[in-house]
Amino acid sequence: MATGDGTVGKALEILDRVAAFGRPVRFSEVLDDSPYPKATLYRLLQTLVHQRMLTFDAERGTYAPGIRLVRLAHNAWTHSTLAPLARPHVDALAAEIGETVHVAQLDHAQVLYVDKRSSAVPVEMISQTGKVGPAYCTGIGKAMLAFLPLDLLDWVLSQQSFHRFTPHTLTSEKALRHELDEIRACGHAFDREEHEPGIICIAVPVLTPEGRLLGGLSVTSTTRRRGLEDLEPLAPRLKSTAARIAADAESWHFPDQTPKPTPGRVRDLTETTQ
Amino acid sequence: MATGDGTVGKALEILDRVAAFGRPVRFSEVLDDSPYPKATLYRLLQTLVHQRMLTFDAERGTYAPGIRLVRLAHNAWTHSTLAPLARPHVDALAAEIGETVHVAQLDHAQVLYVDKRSSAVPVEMISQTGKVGPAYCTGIGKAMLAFLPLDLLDWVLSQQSFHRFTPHTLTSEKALRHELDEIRACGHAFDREEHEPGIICIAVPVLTPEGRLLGGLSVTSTTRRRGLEDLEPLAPRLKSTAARIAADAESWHFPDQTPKPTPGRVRDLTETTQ
DNA sequence: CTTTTGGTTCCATTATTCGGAACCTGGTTT
DNA sequence: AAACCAGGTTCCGAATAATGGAACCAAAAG
Repeated sequence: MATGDGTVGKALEILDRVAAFGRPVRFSEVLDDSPYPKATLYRLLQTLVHQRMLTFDAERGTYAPGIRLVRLAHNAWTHSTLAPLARPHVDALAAEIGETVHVAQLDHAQVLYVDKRSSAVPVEMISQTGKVGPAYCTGIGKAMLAFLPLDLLDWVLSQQSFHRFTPHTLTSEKALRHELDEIRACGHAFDREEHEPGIICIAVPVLTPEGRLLGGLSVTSTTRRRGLEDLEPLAPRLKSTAARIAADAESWHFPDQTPKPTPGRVRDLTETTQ
Repeated sequence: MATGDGTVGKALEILDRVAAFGRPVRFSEVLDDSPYPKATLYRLLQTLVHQRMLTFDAERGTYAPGIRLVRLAHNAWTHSTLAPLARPHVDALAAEIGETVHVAQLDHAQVLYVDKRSSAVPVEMISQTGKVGPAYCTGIGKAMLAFLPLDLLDWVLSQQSFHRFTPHTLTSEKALRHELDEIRACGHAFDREEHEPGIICIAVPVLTPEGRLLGGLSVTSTTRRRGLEDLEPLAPRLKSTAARIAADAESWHFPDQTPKPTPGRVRDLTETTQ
């Protein structure tokens, strides 16, 4: 039940919970959602606000994630993310194939998108970067899961909600494991409208030469524009891009980002962060 | 000397310090830079790593800001920032005048850029977003300072380093206050190559109808392309954009982001975050 | 082989956090 | 108008977690 890590852990857990709402929340809402008694929660929130990790709207009495996070994230993104390294390669790829390319990493058993490049459409989608999504039903998620060390895979799979988003969603660990075997064999994964109807993608993992998982790369399209058979031929191009990224990462020595088991459940289902 | 807020405050202070390095750092480097004894710092870092607020590269023994921040920042950016609201207006402005437009807010006495649109280049996300810069020597910083409530201004000014970046940098509080008076009078501010040689800009504050400061807006150019006299005519257009943003913010009721005095010095000078 | 440097662990002391309960609002009901 | 709530906020002794000096360890340097 406890997050561990004493006070800091608790405070950050609250921060996560507030963020998970995806909108400003009242004290009592957080209270209902948290294991702490009134007084304790109150103090924790006060601290977070005072630290500018949360902002408090006095007139409405609501809490929202704070501006200090934006500043910190800038550093995190540039130094602990595949994105800046991958960008030149991803740009080239996006330009060449004219579809949207995503770069993601695993974070706490979920897919965390760290960059997005669409060549054609002049992008309006608000900062996709930082969004999280489920691992078990996205192409990029499955591509990464397939190449996770087995002990970690066990943990990560235990954290999946297997919520049925579409008729094609794989909703059992067994089915997923079976597909992961196939992905491992051929080296790329598909999203067959498993997360959103009409949205398909092909994805590959980014692996070091020794096989350590760094992240993933995906090309997304719609069933209106293309079919899976149009995406499959892109596999080699994706793989070469991934290899190039991995090579760069190797030389720049990229820190180990493999998720580590933590007590405490992962957020859950619908929470594709708004 | 103390940051206040007990353990959480200390942990976050460490997080800031690590981030401020702008590169992966060794334990001992953080130790030199921090007021805590070895054992304490060690535990603090452990906690942060365990919480994924930092990542630890075991092979190099270095710490860097963690991936969890990227995820949290996404929420912060969408809900506690002017950026998403401002974007349509800023897009229009950028397209119209063909120069780079920045959106910023004040955070802890510094300028925090929350969005950037350059008409030419497609888009940047967190790469630019989240950067911080000095308030006393940027156009957008001065535009915001000028419209800060006086008691806050006192505090914010006391936090400025007044480092001389260029020959044009205002390096005294008195000189700055004088210029702020002028800015307050005419409603817009210039950056006369005060932060970077060759870079000029015109900026305006984003104010609610009642005069509460929400953020700032700036158009940047280079002395090669334009002179200040070319920028001045843009002032009305900038002001109308700012007004429109403020109107939207009002109806969506934007939380109060005015910086609040905190014990503890602001980072310092050169740290325009890499 | 000895010393130094950089990092990790121990553990009794000390300072913080905890949380039940009391206490404020301001708004509703009887 | 008195009684009653439903959020919030504050108190304070008890419970717990953080503290940091010192010892320890490993690897590099002398």
